[in-house]
Amino acid sequence: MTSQNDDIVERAKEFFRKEIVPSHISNTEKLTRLSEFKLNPFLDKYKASFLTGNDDPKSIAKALVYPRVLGTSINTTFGNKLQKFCSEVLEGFASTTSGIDIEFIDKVDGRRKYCQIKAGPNTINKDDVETIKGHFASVKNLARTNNLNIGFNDLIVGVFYGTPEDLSGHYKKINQEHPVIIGAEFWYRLTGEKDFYRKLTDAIGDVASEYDGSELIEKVINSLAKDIEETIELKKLGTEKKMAAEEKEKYKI
DNA sequence: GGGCGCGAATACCCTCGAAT
DNA sequence: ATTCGAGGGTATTCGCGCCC
Repeated sequence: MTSQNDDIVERAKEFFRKEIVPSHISNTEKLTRLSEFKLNPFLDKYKASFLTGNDDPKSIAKALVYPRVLGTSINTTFGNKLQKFCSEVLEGFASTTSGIDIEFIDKVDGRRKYCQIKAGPNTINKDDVETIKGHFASVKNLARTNNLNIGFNDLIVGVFYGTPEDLSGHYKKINQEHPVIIGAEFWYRLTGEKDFYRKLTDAIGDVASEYDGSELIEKVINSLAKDIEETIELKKLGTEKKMAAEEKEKYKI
């Protein structure tokens, strides 16, 4: 059992290297053109100036790239990959039921759990509550059709990190009908090992030191800055010239 | 038919101001 | 002081038109 859990830790590290980091890198590499961003002309220069003290193209580029690369991009990727993580690293627990990410035998109460996975305690909004409940509802219907006995307490939401106190109100809403199991407790029920959560987060923390993206980010920012500069130039030209120039741009790439 | 490009749809994630 | 919902943003998948 324990060796099986150690195996999970190893495969989690491998998963991080092979899945998460490459996605993150390729999503970062894409950011060399202004067209990759949704701009807010009210704020773009302000952000640049707030960050560096000036609003030159490179500052604007930094103000666009940093929050994307270190915020939304990696967070979304991590969340998306959780699904795959569940079927590859938590091999043997993958669910075939639509809307359910994993199935597992709860090591605490011994019952089979049908579980939707979320990354953290703040990752859903009001609309998501309905979506999640909807998924559970269809599972229940399907179960009835197939004469399976699934109780509300066996349809759960598993949250990878955080503590019960951290859970947002939206999760608490779900918790009124379906258990929301979070962090250490979740991993304990999944693996039967009290300390598994810490072991896993430590392990991933170790992997982190293998990566240094500073060069890549610098490169991306420089080419984005160039694109911003060209865009500013184009703006100065008349509309007709601009159109012609843009046409030319297409082929330059 | 098979591969490519692209937009729509879907699923994810997070923070902040308003309401209480 | 806390709770709650709206707002804001990204990644991946899928289907469709198009070209080879």
